[in-house]
Amino acid sequence: MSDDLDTCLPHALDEDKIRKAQEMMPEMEYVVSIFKVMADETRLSILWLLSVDEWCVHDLAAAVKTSVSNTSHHLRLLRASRLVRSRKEGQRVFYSLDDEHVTRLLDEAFKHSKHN
Amino acid sequence: MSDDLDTCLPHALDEDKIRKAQEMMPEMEYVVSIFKVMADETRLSILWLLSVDEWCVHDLAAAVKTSVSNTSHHLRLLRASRLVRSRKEGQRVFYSLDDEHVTRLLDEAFKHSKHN
DNA sequence: GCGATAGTTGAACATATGATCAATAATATG
DNA sequence: CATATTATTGATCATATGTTCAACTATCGC
Repeated sequence: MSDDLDTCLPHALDEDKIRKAQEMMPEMEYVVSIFKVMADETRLSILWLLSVDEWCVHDLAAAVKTSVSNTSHHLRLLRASRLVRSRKEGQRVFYSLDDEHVTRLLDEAFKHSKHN
Repeated sequence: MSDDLDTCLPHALDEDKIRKAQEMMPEMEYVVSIFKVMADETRLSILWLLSVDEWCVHDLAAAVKTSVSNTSHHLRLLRASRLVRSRKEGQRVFYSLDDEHVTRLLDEAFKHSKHN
């Protein structure tokens, strides 16, 4: 109501806007953790490959051009985030996607990339 | 054709599968950079806030509970990635989203998060 | 059981990243 | 012009992250 307040105070924070926004704001933690997992070229490549087919670690490593050890480290992270699952067959371990949502996220992201 | 090859060689890489996959594999660099930008709680909060409204740095900092300086650093990154744009009005700088795709990515990600 | 292959793990290292602080620029007000 | 407010920038620091290497486990064929 009073313009005086506006002129004598340092341009006040928009307390109302801030409070309302904070009330609406969703939990970020989980989504951040998913983005962190996807924010690496090796892991993103792995996820893309797994979105097409099932892969053993050996072939996966060759396809993304890194060592088996490094691939395994990344797969561990992906498993911990429940984005992939593994299945043992003889000496080999086969990995596949374990989250329907990931494919949608990948699609959305790469669709996005085509426009840039 | 020859099974002998299979038994005397170390289980060979599936060269065909690997080559085909590599040919199909999209450029990861850009998408990785977008995920990197979104893989931080402060920046993700900022993006979420901007997806709803336009904000000045001052209010934005209060809303995400960090310093103006830190907020500004993050906004610089977001600007460099062309995800947000700024508009100066007097002493203030107002930020808003500059990429239609980001909203879709955010939606997809938070939709995802509800199921986990 | 032995040797070879597939995969996992932990340690070590270099680099990347995010927060803070102090200094600076730009704009508005008196 | 002096002062206050808003925002940006650069330096510094602690921590997080990705890769490599060597050691280890598990499984297969002989």
